[in-house]
Amino acid sequence: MSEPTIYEVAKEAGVSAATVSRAINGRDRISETTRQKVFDACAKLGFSASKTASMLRTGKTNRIALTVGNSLAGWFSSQLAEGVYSVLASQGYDLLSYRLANADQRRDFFSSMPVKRNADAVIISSFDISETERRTLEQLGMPVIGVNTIGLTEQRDMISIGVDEIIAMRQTVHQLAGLGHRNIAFICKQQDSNGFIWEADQRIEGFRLGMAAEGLNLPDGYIIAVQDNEFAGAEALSSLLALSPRPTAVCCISDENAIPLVHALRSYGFRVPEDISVIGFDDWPMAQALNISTVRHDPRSYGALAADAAIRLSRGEILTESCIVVPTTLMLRGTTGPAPRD
Amino acid sequence: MSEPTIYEVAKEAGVSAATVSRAINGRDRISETTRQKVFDACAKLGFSASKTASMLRTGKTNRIALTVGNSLAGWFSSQLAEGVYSVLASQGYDLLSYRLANADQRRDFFSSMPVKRNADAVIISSFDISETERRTLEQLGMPVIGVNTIGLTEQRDMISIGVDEIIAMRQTVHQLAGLGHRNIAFICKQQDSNGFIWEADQRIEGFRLGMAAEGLNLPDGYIIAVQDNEFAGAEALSSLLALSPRPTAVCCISDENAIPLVHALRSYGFRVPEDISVIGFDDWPMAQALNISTVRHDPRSYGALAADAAIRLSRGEILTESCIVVPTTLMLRGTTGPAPRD
DNA sequence: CTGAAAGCGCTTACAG
DNA sequence: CTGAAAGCGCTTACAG
Repeated sequence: MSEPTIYEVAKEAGVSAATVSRAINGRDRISETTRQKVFDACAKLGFSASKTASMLRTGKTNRIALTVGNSLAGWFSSQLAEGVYSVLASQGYDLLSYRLANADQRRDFFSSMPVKRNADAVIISSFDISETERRTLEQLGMPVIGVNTIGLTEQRDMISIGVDEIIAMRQTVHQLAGLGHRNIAFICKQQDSNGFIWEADQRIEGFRLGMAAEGLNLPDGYIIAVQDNEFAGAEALSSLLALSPRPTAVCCISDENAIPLVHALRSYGFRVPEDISVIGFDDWPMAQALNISTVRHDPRSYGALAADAAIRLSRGEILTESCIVVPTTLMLRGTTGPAPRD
Repeated sequence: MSEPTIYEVAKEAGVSAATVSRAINGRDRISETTRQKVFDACAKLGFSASKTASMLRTGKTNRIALTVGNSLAGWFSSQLAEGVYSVLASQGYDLLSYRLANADQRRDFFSSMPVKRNADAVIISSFDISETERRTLEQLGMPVIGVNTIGLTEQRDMISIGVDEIIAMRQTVHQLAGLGHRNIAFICKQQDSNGFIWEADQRIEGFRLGMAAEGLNLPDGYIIAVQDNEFAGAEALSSLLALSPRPTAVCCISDENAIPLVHALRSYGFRVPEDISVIGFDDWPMAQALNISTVRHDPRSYGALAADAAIRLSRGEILTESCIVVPTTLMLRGTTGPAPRD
């Protein structure tokens, strides 16, 4: 069964292929009767235009590429993809996904450029690209939108959308300080950077700055990197217990770290938050279900904003805002409380 | 900056465009000297062939579409996408994602067929398609691979990959029965089917069959559907407490339900597993971190298998196995134990 | 082994 | 408002 072409539709409707094209794309003016004839013919033959052919002609692909760092899976990337998708779908665009997990894949990507003539814009999530890489894309006429790259790309001529990680962490520290905590530790995931700069680095930096701003001391060992496995909670707990002075609050780089830590603490008889406060970051549905304090942000909304920007840029629009900062919300739930009196 | 075309490379190398094409694609035989000249010219001009143009000519898109039900986000879909991606990337294919969240979107998809001439095969995840829909795709010459559709598609002429939900749930019930449990409740998420048939329905069916096979009674109200919000745990708990006889074990349709339930139970002073056993399904990383008993399966691996099948089918290969059943593993951890003596 | 030419299915100046 | 024609950048029978 070969697909009907625009010529068959034209024949069916008794018009030329050019007219069919115009009727379908609907930019040119066309008489209502002709339009109706064409639509009927399309419906009858089950015609839909080959994107490939129109792409070859127009140079527009109606596809947007989403490029993530470590994995397509995971809460952030998949929420983001969902947000991107919802906008693309409503505009007739397709979503193309790429993962650049390490330096090799990244190099391949920028040398073979699978997005070249294959997407109209590229959304880059959670890692920084170099000035050279950005320029490579630019020379292909490929607009680039960064998500969660704020602070990484300040000096670059590039649209960025996301939260300000530094401000968010500073606010978190401020809040804990306000509850009387003076010894606050930080837990993050060990992560091989693979030549990437991640938003995670921004969160750590924000924590440091927050501590400094509150005039709080940050002893050696107070920033703890745990492995990313099923023992992460236990590992964090034992690192914490080894600290002197013992922290009364723990800031986690994400809920992924906070949830197992709270579990480990409670399993070992610590009361949370009475003995120790714990706060996460992200606001996973599970954080809500388990009543974990956290910092809420919404990658789905960045995705939507990024997709919108991508489409506009690819159409040649000029965006006035080059940096959209989305606010975070502190969600104080059942794992944070006043510092214990000693 | 317009990209160099094959003609410019041909000129540079002093050969014809046809020869350049042959040198690059490397199927036809070509003299070593010519090949070298072409490669040099390509390197010099930074040429890479336009996929779009070659697609228009050959009809192959080198793209595979992944179509999910409710959301691109979420553990299952995103793990699946990751698995699909890893295989596609290694073979030079691109991943195109679609979400069909409700009957409308689904109808649109099958009528406008965005994948037509836009992908070489389509992988359908976790919901059943009708015979008509399958045939629509077939008539486009579009191979279809179902993931997690086993049992839904037995009678259909369609490749399916996934776990056997019914067997998995039966085994779970069998295991709980072996621990002495006779009153076993089931918790699932309320879900509007939107005209879809989901794998979730298979799990419920498997639970029923398992109870019957063990000769266990399933009183009214023992299958509980909770809303999908932050009160899911509390809601499940109160429904459970209203039951008579009181269940000694609870099978959850997924870890998403099991984790909040365990939390709610413990918050209210119940001992898990001493007073009541809870088992989930999926084996989320969080289930492992929180020591929740569950049934492990691995959507990433289905994704890889599905992508492999998709590529082969799109190349015209005939696959001998039409149904690949992946085994599940019962992970008995800290939330299941012997039934309490009364 | 290599080239000239046709054609994949559209869109869009250019006429009318 | 509509049509005839050229062309987007490749690949592939068909000759040689």
